[in-house]
Amino acid sequence: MANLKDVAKLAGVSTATVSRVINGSEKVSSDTKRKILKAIKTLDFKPSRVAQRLRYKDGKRKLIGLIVPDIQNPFYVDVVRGVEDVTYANNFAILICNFAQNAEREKLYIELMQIESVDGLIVAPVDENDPKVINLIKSGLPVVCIDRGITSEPVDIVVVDNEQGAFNAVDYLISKGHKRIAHIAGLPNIPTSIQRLNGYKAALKKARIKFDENLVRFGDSKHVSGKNFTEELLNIPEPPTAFFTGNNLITLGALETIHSRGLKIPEEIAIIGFDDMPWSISLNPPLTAVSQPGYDIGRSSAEMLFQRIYDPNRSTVKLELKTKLIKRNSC
Amino acid sequence: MANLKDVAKLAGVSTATVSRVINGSEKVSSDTKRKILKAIKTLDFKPSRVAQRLRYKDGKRKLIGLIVPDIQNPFYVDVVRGVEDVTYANNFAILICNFAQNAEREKLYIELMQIESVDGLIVAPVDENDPKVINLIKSGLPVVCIDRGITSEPVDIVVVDNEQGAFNAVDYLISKGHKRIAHIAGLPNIPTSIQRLNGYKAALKKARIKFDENLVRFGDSKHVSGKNFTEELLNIPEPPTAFFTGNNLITLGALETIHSRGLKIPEEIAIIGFDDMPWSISLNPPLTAVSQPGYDIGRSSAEMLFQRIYDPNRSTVKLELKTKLIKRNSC
DNA sequence: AATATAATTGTAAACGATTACATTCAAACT
DNA sequence: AGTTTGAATGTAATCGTTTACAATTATATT
Repeated sequence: MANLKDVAKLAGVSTATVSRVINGSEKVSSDTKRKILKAIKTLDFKPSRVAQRLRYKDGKRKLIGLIVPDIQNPFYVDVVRGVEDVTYANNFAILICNFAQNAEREKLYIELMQIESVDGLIVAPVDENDPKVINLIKSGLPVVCIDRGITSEPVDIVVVDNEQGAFNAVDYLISKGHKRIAHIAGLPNIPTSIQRLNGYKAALKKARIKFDENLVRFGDSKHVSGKNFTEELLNIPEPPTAFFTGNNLITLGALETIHSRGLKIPEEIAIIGFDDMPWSISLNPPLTAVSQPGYDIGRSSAEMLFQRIYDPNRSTVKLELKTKLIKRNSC
Repeated sequence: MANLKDVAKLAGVSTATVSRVINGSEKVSSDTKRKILKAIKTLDFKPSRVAQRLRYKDGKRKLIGLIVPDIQNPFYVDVVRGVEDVTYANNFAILICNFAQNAEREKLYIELMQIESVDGLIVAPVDENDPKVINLIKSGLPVVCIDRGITSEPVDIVVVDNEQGAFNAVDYLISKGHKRIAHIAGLPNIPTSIQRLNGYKAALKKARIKFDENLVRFGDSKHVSGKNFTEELLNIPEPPTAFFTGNNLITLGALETIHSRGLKIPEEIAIIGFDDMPWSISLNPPLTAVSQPGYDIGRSSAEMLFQRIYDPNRSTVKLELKTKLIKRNSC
């Protein structure tokens, strides 16, 4: 690829002048400008982002990072898409890293972000005192957390109202006459699981249904735990008539067990899942689900990040987005 | 972040010496080595990838690009994961770009790859004479194409045997006694659609079933065309008893129509989809599907790319992976 | 016409690493 | 002791940009 020097030579000027017309900044006579533009076109010159990044300071390197826990989860795909659209509009590139719930990888990826000199980072931390993320924030790098925050440091954060979302789901099940409602939660050490559990409890309390801990299981947010715990719960004496599942993979696992037992939904068993999916409507029956605004989370967090990049001293904000209960036919 | 100079100063040596111990290359006395390592640790120094990338030539910049047509399609997510694992093992970073089937975006992303100085690129071209991709290959950048190749240029390529996959699916339907089998294909101008159609035709031919073009529709690989064409096909005189759908989104659309009509699968209507999905087993009934090895495509293409990076003159290869018919209960 | 001012352009030093080449210095040889 | 050798280290150019500052040229002012 042609570089600045080539262009300068062809146009018969210095590299400084070429740089000036590229950046449209200073005054260049229209005559030389024309010559230079022509040379740029002839050589198909495009300035190297790498060289620019080395030279530029914070906020002008045109690169942000995005670290997600699980790219196979369609929720995070939506997040990625939201971030992508904003980033694209700002003419930045994104370094996307998927640590696949692996803490070691997350650590390496965070280091990667630093050595790649990103202008800022959007991250869903492994937990609320993720030391790597804390260091990053302390180092002054603009950071936006999604899904969960960092307790010890002030940081911009975008979350959803998990408790409200769970409350609405369970409340709806109760309104349909269910009294024994099982809940398969995600990992107990991540805040979203707890918040959803709290919403579940709150809805029961409102309806004066006694909380029964036999109806609750903590899974690992994977398909297999949905499958197995559903099996388990259907086998207890006085089994539940409805399930509230804590994330989309758990929901799929639960459905698998329900179908394999030949139980009719919603007649024999009802189910509402946390997380809507693009194909929820294609399930049989179409699934009633708590929809998290993944795309909006991505978009908002990216917008927030750019605001912080351009104004590093603004005070930190927390944005809480609402979930939406998509009523279909599974309860 | 601390830089080489800081380390050199703290250790009381020149930057060259520090660089030497980082790269483990030349002889450095064990005494100074110790001093330097200590300084590196004290300052938590990590060499800037950006500076290294500027200095290094092809193949040592530790960055590859990956351009996918649609990150919302779980097939490409699998590809991403495969690429990611290989890339991670090689201590490279990936620049992932999702052009969302938008040719303008694809063009800009390809430019981005160049100005970011990637060592190589994995791309699913929009079509077989994608001029941007052709230019890239001509420029000498290591490129691996997935899903579809480039006709005019020799290039490494990883594809699946679409024709065989389609053949097996339709052959299986025929073995179940179906004679009127509909096919909803993807966009007619992309090679994979044609290959799958050919497989469909070949299976009919083998069974001496006359090809009936009334049973074939070309969609746009989206949910809605699956939905509408299924509706349409179920309304023709002598409607099909089975569907072979050309990709996962079309399959979901088809299922939606089938369920909304209350038709029993597989008793009243059978269906096999091209592309398996992680949740296919959770569908009701669990879906019989042609599984493309997305993860393997990603892994193989990344391995192929690294081989080309390390040996740019090797002759180009084409790797054709086989699909697998996952028999479940939808036919 | 001589000078002040402004507009244009160029020079060279950054950014943070790597590395060819030069230098230093001690050990080994004659 | 003087020379050769080789190991350890340093100097400075380089990668491709941007930009403070200097230098040049053109224009305006008296």
